Amino acid sequence: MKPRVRFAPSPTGYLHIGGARTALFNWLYARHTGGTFILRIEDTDAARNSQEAVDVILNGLRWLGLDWDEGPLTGDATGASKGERGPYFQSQRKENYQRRVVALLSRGLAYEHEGAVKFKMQREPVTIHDLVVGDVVRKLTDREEVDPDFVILRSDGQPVFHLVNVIDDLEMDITHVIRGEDHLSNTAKHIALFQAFGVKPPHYAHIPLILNGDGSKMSKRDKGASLTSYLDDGFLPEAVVNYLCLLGWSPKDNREKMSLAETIERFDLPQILRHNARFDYEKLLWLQGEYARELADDRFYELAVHAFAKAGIDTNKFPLAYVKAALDTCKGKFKLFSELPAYAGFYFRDEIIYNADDAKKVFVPENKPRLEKLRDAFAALNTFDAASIELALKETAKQLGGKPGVLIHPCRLAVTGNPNGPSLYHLLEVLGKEKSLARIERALGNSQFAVN
RNA sequence: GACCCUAUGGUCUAGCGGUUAGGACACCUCCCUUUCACGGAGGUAGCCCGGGUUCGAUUCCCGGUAGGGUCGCCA
Repeated sequence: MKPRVRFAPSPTGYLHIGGARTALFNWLYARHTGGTFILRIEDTDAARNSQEAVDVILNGLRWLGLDWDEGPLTGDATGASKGERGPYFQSQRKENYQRRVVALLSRGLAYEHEGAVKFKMQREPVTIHDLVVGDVVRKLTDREEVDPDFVILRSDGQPVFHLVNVIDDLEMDITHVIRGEDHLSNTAKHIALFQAFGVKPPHYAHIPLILNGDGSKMSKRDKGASLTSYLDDGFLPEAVVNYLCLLGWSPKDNREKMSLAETIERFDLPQILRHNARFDYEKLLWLQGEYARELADDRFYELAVHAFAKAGIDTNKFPLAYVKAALDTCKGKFKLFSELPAYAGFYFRDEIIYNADDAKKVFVPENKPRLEKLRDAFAALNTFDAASIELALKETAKQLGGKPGVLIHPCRLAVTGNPNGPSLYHLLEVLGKEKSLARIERALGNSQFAVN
């Protein structure tokens, strides 16, 4: 039988990065084995659920490219789904739980206790054959020594997580439960429940947790805990996926950057690490840069235009050829798309604001005549392309008896407002002679030139 | 508190009963260069501690310590 795995998040309004990795590992295993990846929404806690919260999960998985073979098609619990084992929302499966509880009750494996129903937990240690961790013997804790039984149906009639999780896995024929290690201690309960229902439990693979950079537990409020934040910051999903693969799993041959197809080919449960991993934002950023540099042009333009729009810069007001030429000078020079508006906003804004410190350093009195001479040289140019601009600038520098740098830096700051950015010659070409000269002229009036 | 998992540079990791302990990110130096980024060449830095087993432990066993997890009428 082909593996059937599932990702079973509860809609809390956000998708934890660790949850995203759990989904990824399940998906990779299904794709590697030709199995089935199922998405099930654990929305038993009605008070906290909303369609929006489910949409966050669906959109997050879609952004990462993790398509599911069975599961909901929309965030509507009563809406359409695909797959034969639905419904895929626990809120729609209540009869199943009721029926199972009645069965347990009638067989004396569960009993009523103050209006709730408790499962008669076995008193002996339970051995978990974990595909990642190995055999784990789970003894009873001191609290469980006193009362090992646990509630499966609340007094208000609502079933509890342990119960529904097991019933759904059972009824959906889940063969491998790949989930966070935080569930390892709960697994004894789940195995006991499977046995009570007379079936063999699925295979378990508990994957290590993702911690903050400082080693503390990554919880909801920590920076970078929400998958959405990566989308908002302008990360590429392929970079996030690649990075997540490397947290807690290793291809064992020193490969870092890998295509998804290659990862699917090589991914398997035995290579999953046993220890928790800290989230290394810098390394993610490095991968992001790697992927950003080799983006196909069309996708690059689309993402760039979107990034500008988010920053309130409407690039559609400019000719398409101009926008593309401007973006071409930026490709490969920045990592996050959220950096782009600050990096290249000068192309789409006439108002240039100089950082006070930079202006103080570069707009010094001795640079004024230099910039004036450069302006004149540019003005005399018939063709204003990068090659001609470079030639004119270098010639002017030679006449002044200095290196090109003495002109490059004031010119760059004058025209872009930044001490760094795209290639100066190419940027001037894109900007055009008229705008370039106007900006130099305006910079010449900067008060810093008069100081000292 | 009890129970469970884990432990290789700052971080992610490879590795092994005998290795100059390998790679990547980050960091430092130099080169390239119009800035930044990229690229190239170097560099700093690691087997948690204590006992065993063994001719020999980073590697196997035990203990400790540290980190993480679980013990809900949350999921």
